[in-house]
Amino acid sequence: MTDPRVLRSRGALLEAALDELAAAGYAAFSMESVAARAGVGRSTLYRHWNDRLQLIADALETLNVQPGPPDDAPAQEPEWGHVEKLLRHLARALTDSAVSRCLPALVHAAEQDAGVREFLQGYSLRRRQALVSVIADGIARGEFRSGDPETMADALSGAVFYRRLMTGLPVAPGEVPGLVAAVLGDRMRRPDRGET
Amino acid sequence: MTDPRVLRSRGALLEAALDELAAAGYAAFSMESVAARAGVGRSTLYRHWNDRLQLIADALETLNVQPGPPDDAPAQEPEWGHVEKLLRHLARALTDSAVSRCLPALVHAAEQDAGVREFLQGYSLRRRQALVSVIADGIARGEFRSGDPETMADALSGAVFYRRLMTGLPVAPGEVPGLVAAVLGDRMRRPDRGET
Amino acid sequence: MTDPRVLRSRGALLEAALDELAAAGYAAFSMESVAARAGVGRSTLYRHWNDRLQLIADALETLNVQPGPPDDAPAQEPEWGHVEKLLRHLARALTDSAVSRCLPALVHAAEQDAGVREFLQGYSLRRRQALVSVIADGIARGEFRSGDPETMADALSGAVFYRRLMTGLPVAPGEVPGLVAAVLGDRMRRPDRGET
Amino acid sequence: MTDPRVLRSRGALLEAALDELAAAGYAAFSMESVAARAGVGRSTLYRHWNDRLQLIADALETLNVQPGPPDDAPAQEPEWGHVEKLLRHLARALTDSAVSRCLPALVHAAEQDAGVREFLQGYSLRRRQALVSVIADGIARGEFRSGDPETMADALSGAVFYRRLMTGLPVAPGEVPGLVAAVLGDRMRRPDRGET
DNA sequence: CGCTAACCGAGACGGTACGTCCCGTCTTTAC
DNA sequence: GTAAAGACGGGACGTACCGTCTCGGTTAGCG
Repeated sequence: MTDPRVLRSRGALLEAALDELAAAGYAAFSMESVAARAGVGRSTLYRHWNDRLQLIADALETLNVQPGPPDDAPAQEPEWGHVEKLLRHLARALTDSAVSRCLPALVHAAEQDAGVREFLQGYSLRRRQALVSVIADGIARGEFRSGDPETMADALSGAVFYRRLMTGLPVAPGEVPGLVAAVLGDRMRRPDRGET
Repeated sequence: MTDPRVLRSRGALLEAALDELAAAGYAAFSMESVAARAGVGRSTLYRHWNDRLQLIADALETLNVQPGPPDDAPAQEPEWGHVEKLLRHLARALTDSAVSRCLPALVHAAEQDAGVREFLQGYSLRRRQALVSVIADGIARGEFRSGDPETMADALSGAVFYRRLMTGLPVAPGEVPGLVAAVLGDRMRRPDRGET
Repeated sequence: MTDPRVLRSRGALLEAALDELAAAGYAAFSMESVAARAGVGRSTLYRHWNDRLQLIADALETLNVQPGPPDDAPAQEPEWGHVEKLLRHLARALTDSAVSRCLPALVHAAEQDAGVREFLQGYSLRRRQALVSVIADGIARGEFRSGDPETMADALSGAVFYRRLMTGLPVAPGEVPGLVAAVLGDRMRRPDRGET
Repeated sequence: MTDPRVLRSRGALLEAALDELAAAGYAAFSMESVAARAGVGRSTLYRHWNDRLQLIADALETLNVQPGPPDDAPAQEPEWGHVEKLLRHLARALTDSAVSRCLPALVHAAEQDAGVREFLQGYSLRRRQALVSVIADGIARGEFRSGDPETMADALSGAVFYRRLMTGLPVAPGEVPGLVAAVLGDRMRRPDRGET
């Protein structure tokens, strides 16, 4: 496993697999094409993964980078800013990244394959829990109006996913404050411009 | 087109196509298998649709039944009840129906094919507009707290889609009031159990 | 089976299979290459024969042309002439024909595959029986010296096969009379140059 | 070459190669399988022989044991007995031995590869020359009827090879006297029971 | 009420990708 | 320092569908 040739091949293939997933989708995903993208023999591909699903599942682990460290704890109303940060991260992830390009393929694959499903739900769950706990904190501090933090988190995340998957118009980072205000806010709000 | 043999074939094939889509997914969707399901020759299938995408797009039109007539105009706070009704309809549609079974395949196909994309976004848009206008009415009447009706609609619909697509736990009809309250409500609520 | 496309494909493929057998041998026999020789899609090949062995077995039936009609009954010592004719036919078949080119492949394939073995032994047996009966007749008529016709037939055929398979020097038609004389003859001989 | 490990490997591999040739035939002969049979790494195999043909050719040299020493000079008609001995040896070799098991593969390989061809023809030639010279002696002594010793030798050897390769019924040692009588004999014969 | 036109199934055709196996070459590691 | 382990690119295997096509047979509905 430490053989440098293996590392080279695996890396190139995983990257190529994500490219292929983004470009061709899950249905038209072709092992042949992945190998070609990676500049690697087809047999090398099959030496490392027995079939399409194993390769895809493995490639997806690659995407598993979590939103980011808590924050640099700003001044006032820190939970509000934190929620915005998490959602902006999500909005951006669903606009530009490899995740976004692969998401529709993933959603579909999850329906067919338990491994992919596990990955997708786990991915989603981790984000959601982070969001839920920040919201709960905010409620406790009186920053947000009271309510069930889980439902609120679903509404916030849901809006972002919905716009990406079901409409042609993903949520832009600039729309995040409005969204947060709609779900969590109650009185006059003035979210700062935290972060990029 | 009025030849009864044609009608019979078309009908059986469209139905079979939806079955196949639900059972095998978009990736493993097989024309061969659709023809077999429909008890029809493969060439008959290709006589009506030139390829997989045309067939799928056509089959999906079949599902295009809109949420339902306005309502039977109940007593108090009619918009509140109407919003709940729309969301319950959506929640149920995303739990049981053919739509639900095909949705992941659709989301994926939409990414690849303009026709499917158009269908999916149109489908989504019609629902959303109905919801938006009801919300706007409710805000105007003072039933809901004030805010941007579109953002609110995204949060509500989004939560339902999100739970279906990204978690293993779709929204149950009983959860709808809590969701509506979280996004639209502000003060004391007591929505009745309107409708099934 | 009466579809002209099928006939065209089958014919071209069987011919190509024999060519391939002669050129590449049994070990290196490639379905891919047969299809290419026949100018036919690989899938068409596999539609008609499930695998290499079935194709080869079928192609060999093609070779199953028996030595020829009895003879045009010449003057004196007719059996002597007939034996020479049969052996000359064999000698020629093992020098030039498709059979000759395929024979080594066949001998080998027969060892591995029952179908091929049956074909080869049947092929051999028919020739041998014809030869045996002519020899028996000749013995009865006093044309040949007495002995066991089967042993004599083995010696005659054997010499021809042996020279083809184990030495680089097949039996030339001109050598046939000498061979026949060695095994069957006893007294003064002078067979004419009957036939080609 | 004097390294004992090398000798051990070579030996095991040559033996394994013959086993594989007998078991799988020439067509299905697999280097992978030879290495496995010998309990040796694939790369070790390729260190000693560059490819399949070199290995097979080398392995066949192993079989190159000549028929046997002249004889223990019996009483009368010594050439007759000697011919029978040579043919019995051949008959047995083509019934039981490693040679017999490999012969069809060899015949085929010889057609494809000059090295194998050389080996096979050489092998055959040495036997044949021994036989020819004994026959010539016998003719000179008046033991056999007169004729061309080479043709006679072809008929005798040929019968044995023919029965092995083209029919399912190899020549049994007991059939040898009859065969010899048919080709060489002229008058009343009574071969002794020389040798096993 | 019989004819013609369409629609039908069956399935051949050339392709492409699958996942498997083995080739002969090569690099790396461990004894 | 040699041998085992096994990665590498390549290519054929036999399978499954693809989308196109050619076939007869049947079934409609019009004349």
